[in-house]
Amino acid sequence: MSWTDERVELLKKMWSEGQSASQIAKELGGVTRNAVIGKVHRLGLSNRAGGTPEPAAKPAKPVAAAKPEAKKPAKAEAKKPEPAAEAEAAKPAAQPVAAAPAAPQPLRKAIVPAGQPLPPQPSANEISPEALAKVGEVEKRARKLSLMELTERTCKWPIGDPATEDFWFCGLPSQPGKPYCEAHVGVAFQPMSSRRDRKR
DNA sequence: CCCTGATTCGC
DNA sequence: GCGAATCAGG
Repeated sequence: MSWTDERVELLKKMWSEGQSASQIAKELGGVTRNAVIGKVHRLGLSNRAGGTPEPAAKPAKPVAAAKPEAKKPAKAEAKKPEPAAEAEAAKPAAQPVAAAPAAPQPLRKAIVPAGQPLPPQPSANEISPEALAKVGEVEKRARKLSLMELTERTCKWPIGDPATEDFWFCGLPSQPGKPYCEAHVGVAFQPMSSRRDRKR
């Protein structure tokens, strides 16, 4: 298989959509995820469009061992002087997100109000606001899969009201062994704290 | 173990 | 340019 214009375009599209390289490879067919990743790099779009800002630094791999042949020109990687005006402002999230917590897992009903920065109050521990924010974020880009479209590796977090048409599953890539994506795992599996008694 | 992207380097 | 092998991490 060669990188035809169409295939490259699909690659670009899926990549910018946040699809993983393996998913893209699977979709394209005839290529491995390595091929996809390689192509992505060659195309120069290693960074996905305004999606997942990865503040983590990547010093490449300074493997300082068993490398006698240093034929690496040590080319200085000049970072583009990006104006860096990323619209990563504050996240309103003040929307009635209350609909989200239709958790399949033992989840509390109350959500942490968006007023308290979570003070040292051990008792009222719900879900970390960060996790909630992440969920709210991720649900926007959820793949909205139907029940039958779910696979072993797609997030099975339900979104919306099952009694209405506004119901779908997250569908984002789930972590191996887990039923949900990263974001939803965070809210699904609580630190089991205030779960102590059921009373009655 | 499953996965992710990143990099290298022979082709 | 291509991508398998490898690396580095979750």
